[in-house]
Amino acid sequence: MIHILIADDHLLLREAWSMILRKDHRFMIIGNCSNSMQAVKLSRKLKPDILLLDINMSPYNGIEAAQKIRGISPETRIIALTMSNDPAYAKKMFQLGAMGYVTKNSSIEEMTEAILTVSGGNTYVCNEMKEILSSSREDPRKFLAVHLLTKREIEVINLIKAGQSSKEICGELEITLNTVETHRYNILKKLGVKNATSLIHFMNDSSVYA
Amino acid sequence: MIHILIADDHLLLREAWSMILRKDHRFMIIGNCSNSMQAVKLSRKLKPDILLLDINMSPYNGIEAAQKIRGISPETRIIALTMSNDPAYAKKMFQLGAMGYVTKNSSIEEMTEAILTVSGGNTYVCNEMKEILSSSREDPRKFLAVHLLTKREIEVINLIKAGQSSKEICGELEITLNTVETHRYNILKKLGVKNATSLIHFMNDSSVYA
DNA sequence: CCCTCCCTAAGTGTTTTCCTTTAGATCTTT
DNA sequence: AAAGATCTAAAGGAAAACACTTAGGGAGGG
Repeated sequence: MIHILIADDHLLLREAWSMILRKDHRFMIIGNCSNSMQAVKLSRKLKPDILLLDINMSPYNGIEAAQKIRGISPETRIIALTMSNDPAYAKKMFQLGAMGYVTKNSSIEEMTEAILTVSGGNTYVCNEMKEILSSSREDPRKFLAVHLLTKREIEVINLIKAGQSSKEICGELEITLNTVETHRYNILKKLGVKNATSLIHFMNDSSVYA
Repeated sequence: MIHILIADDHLLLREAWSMILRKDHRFMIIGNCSNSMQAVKLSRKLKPDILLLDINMSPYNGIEAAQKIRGISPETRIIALTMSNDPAYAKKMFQLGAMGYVTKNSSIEEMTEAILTVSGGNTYVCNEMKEILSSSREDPRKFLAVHLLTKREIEVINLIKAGQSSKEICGELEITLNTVETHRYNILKKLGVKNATSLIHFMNDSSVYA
């Protein structure tokens, strides 16, 4: 059972999503609120699995709220819910620790998939945003990966791809074995994959780092 | 009895192969056609085991036809039949799901072997192409090593590719963990790669088992 | 019938990866 | 200057992968 908290300043949307998601027995709506201050407070108190967070809220906006909640309740996975289809906005949200991005005119199916994907530890971008990204000649995977991964991490990935072990990689990059393993751990966490094998499979689909 | 469909725009070649292959009691020619549209149509209708597909056909070429047929009749194994000895072409065909590649001046023995190999679930590259591959910058290992793998090993590879651990694989295939590890060990040995990561990378370059 | 290949399996030891937390140094951006 | 991100590093335990060897049973071909 996935515990969900909804934060949106539009009563109508709040009620709508609440009603829709309640019908799915996998989900449990444990609360909803209309402003970001409440969102932070309720996240601290209820520790939801998923927070559907509207970015365009008052008094301080969803971006700041997301930051705070990341600190207060790290186990809560945030899905950004927004009117905006600006890629830069999405980028910011991912940088601040959101795991999903769903525009407001997404379908129920998409929202369901988003919640399941994100609560499974993976990232999700709705189709509308994907289209925007692809029409701006950007691969959504690349987009995600690029903004989640650091330069060093990409270097490490490329060496893993070449079949090198951590020991070999640390020689190559002239850092310690411990550091390489830290990088590996962070990479798997960020991309929500379970091991190096699935990482390579994932990266191969978007041949961005060749 | 292996059911074969021939698609080639040259009447002479079509008749020649048809006559030759008919003499082998293991084969049954269930149809032949002269263009790619018919090839698609007949594949859907007849569901041949083997489709000998000429790449240089009209109206759309064999590459497109191969793609369509992969979707329409997945159980049909495609052997690309071509004048071209361009490695890139062969690579493309394998990527699109062809299981065999035979140039037009191959011997009867080669064609027979190709059909038997491919219908056994393995990939086949004719000698002429093999030579071209080894003299070009392409890695012949990929094409040659392919023949070393058994059906079971390929199954295991596909599960590894999906990111599954040996424990998960043994559940899936209903064999013991020890057996899975034996398969893994044999796969790495045969292909001369050092770990699962490089295996996946290796396999992805020549996506023969998709 | 014999031989070979494949699939199955076990056993044991070593290496590698994965998990997770914590933390100092540096670089960048505001 | 403050804040945040990145790179670096360590520790220690659990899980998985890798490196072999050996071996029985079944299927298929010579």
